[in-house]
Amino acid sequence: MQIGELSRETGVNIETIRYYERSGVLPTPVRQDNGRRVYGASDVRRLGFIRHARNLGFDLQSVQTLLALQEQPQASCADASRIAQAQLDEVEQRIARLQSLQLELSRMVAECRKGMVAECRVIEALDTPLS
Amino acid sequence: MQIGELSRETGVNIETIRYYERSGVLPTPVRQDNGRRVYGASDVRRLGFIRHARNLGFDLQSVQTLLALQEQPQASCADASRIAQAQLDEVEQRIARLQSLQLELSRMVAECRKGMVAECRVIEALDTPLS
DNA sequence: CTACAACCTGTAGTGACTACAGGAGCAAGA
DNA sequence: TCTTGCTCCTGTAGTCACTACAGGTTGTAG
Repeated sequence: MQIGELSRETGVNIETIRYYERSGVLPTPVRQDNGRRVYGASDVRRLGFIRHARNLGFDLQSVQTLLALQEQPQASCADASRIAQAQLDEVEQRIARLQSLQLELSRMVAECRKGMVAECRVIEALDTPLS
Repeated sequence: MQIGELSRETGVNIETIRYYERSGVLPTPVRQDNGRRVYGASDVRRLGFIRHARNLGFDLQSVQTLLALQEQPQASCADASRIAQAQLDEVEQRIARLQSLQLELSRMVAECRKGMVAECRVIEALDTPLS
């Protein structure tokens, strides 16, 4: 399969696929005689993995670490778990902060609806540290 | 207060403060005779707000919108309400996305803890995208 | 033969920083 | 007074993870 089909199959931009190759997170593919890249099923899987990991907020460095772990199945899962846990901690922090902002914004909207001049406390909502 | 103190007070890099000024999210400050920037308490608050909003994943454009909301004179309450509602929608979407992410990450970590090394599911979890 | 899609390389732009070069101001100590 | 060292200044360039585009080649359908 050529790069266009891989792109359609995975939903990853062609330019992005070439970028992933350049930055080493995708292996350099075999080329046809005309120089075009040839991909297989394993590339679809790998690229799907990368896309999903990126959506979860892993940077390409972490993705590469996870892929390396995958290729060494006997290696400990502690590394992968540690990376995931770090992401999880950050995600939970973000959720908490967003919920306090959500509260403040909905309060403002509600006050505005009532025709009152809301004294805006958006800044305070974000300024006061969590918990 | 000079830029260094503002930086220490808010935890925002000096270079980043100047960048915020360049990109219009911080007002151009008064200068001393020697050309150095002078800041006050309002800048500390504003910069703290920017930092938190950025941590929440708002881009500088949205931060500027939120700040405009804050500075909105009582006049256009309907307008302010509309902006606040739009931000609220975005915040709620963001929370939902983060929560599904949180679920998956915590499942990954939990399975990794329970399972044996050979059966680590972290990578498999990333391989199968969310429905 | 022509049109056009799909591919190629290489470079440059984006957003939000971050680092660094090269210079100036200023306060304290020798 | 001179020097050291810190903070500040401007301006440019680098980073990450793309994304866009220019300018060229290849393949295929009409």
